[in-house]
Amino acid sequence: MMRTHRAGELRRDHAGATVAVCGWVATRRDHGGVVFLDVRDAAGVVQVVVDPEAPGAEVAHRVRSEFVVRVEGEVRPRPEGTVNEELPTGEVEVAAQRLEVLSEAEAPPIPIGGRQEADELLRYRYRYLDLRGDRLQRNLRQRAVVNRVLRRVMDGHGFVEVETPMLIASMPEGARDFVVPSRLQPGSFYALPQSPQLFKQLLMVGGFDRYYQIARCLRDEDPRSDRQFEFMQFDIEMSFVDGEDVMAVVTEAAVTAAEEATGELPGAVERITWHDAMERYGTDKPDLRFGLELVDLGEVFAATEFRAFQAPAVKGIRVPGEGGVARARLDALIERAKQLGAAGLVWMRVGEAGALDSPVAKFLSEAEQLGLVDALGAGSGDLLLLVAGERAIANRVLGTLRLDLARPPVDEGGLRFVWVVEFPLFEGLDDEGRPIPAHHPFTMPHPDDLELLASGQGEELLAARSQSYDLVLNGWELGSGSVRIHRADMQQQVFTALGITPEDAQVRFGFLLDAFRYGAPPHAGFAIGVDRFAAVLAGEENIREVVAFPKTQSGADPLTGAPTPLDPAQLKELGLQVVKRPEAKKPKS
RNA sequence: GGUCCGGUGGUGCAGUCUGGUCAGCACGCCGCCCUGUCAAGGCGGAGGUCGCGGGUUCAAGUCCCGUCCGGACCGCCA
Repeated sequence: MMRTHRAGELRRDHAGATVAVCGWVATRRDHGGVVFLDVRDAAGVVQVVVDPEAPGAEVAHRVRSEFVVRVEGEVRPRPEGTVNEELPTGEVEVAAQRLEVLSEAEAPPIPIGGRQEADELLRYRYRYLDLRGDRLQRNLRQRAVVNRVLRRVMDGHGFVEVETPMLIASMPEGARDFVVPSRLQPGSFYALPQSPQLFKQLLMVGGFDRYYQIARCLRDEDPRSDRQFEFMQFDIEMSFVDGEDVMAVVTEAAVTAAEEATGELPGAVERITWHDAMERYGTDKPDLRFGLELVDLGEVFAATEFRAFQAPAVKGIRVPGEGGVARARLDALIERAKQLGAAGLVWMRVGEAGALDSPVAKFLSEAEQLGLVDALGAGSGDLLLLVAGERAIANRVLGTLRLDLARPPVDEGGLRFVWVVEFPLFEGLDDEGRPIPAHHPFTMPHPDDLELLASGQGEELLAARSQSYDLVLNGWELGSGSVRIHRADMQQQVFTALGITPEDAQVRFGFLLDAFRYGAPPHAGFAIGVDRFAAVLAGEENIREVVAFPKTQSGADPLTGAPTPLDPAQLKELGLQVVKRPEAKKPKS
């Protein structure tokens, strides 16, 4: 037998057992006589002792870091005073009776599992070494727990896992497609799916009333710390339900996965309307782990003589205990606010008895000063930050400052889920005054806004809400979903509002509209970005830390060298001709 | 497409502003010593086109221009 146990799972209970373990040499401590080897495998690390007279002694002196070894020996409790509290296996050690080198290793180009952080380029180029370290071992295993729990919960609710194609037609709208040339039909291309969105709706028409899939999605947009070209979506769709049903099952799946993956019970899952999220947190993905809520000061300054506050909105936040902050810091905050689009930023330091220390205090009446302190709940030693201007700008600026000033690190402050509901149907107007859909154009309008949608024009339409919902965790947008339109008349109404003619619609979404003509059930769905979810649960700020083989910000894979030029013969077969080719990159060796 | 930060032995960094013993530290690696360490310890050693190209200068890791790569962000991500 190659091995009887995993190295990292040996405990006091194993004492006395003769075992065989295999793994990598994490460290070697050679005392000249006795040699200690820390042997690492998938379960962790255990100390192997090779006594001078033991059969493997010669081998032990020769072994080097990252050699793959097999050790046979007796598990024994460590002698008095040599227990290692830091290690789960620290109460025992394996006394080697046989030591074999299964594979030699060159000195690794990056440190493995150490405290020294290597350059990210090198970590990706030698990902197979980086993967041996604690961090990625833990993160990827935890991610697997998330996948497993999501599947288990969905299976328990009678959902059917259905796979959808990777080679599909390019859809207009949305992100840039990755495309794949067709060999059989030169000049034509497949697109890789940005999401299974339209297929899952077809599955509803096809009578699968509860679908889910953990699906790979691809979007050709610049990668970021929370975004790769390819990513996984936990995707669901349900028939004969409303949004509440969807939110309920997604909540159960997400909370259960979070709890089992981290061993930590998430806080209560809250709910907030998009409008309230913007007003209270200045963002549609509020981080509820901390306060500093935005306060509307419009009433306080309704009749103010201070010109800067004669604005559509005056809002403020109270930063507790920061009243002593340095002037330079305040100047930096003002600069930041201006970069974010504010006309300016008013700061106030609250002194004893509520006295306000601020460049603008002298322009404010006593009633305004009192009202301000009262509205913000300010006390001695606090710092107050106020922004006046357009409501959306004031909210955005203060929402950003709120994060700058008080957002906890990603791995602190617990897990705070929040549903953000009733997103606007449209996110703005394009150059020709047509509304731009905030979600995809099949999102069901809010029932109370149907009239508005039918009669509204231009700007008025921006107030129309949709039956959509986002799930947010600690300020990260995990995913979004909506109730879909399933009736032709309403779909036509939305298309009209969007300026899409029936002919356009037929060209762009014809197959879905066709399907809907044959009896479409009311349906609704959701999708969670698994990478982001796993990153937050792992306490990582970068999703590359939960992706086994990630790409860099320029879309390269330093391990395989992708992307690469194509062989001329391949191009010919595909009927492709490269018109302008950038300088050929150096091969990665 | 843009802004910002970074690129110095295998790795992580200092040195760049103020050009001239500035090629230095730690880890790793190699050798020797060492029987209870756990980031073992001691002694010794090898190892660097300072990302690349051009320019300024008597002299460039250091200043200027360009370029490549990595990262953060903006644009983009229905």
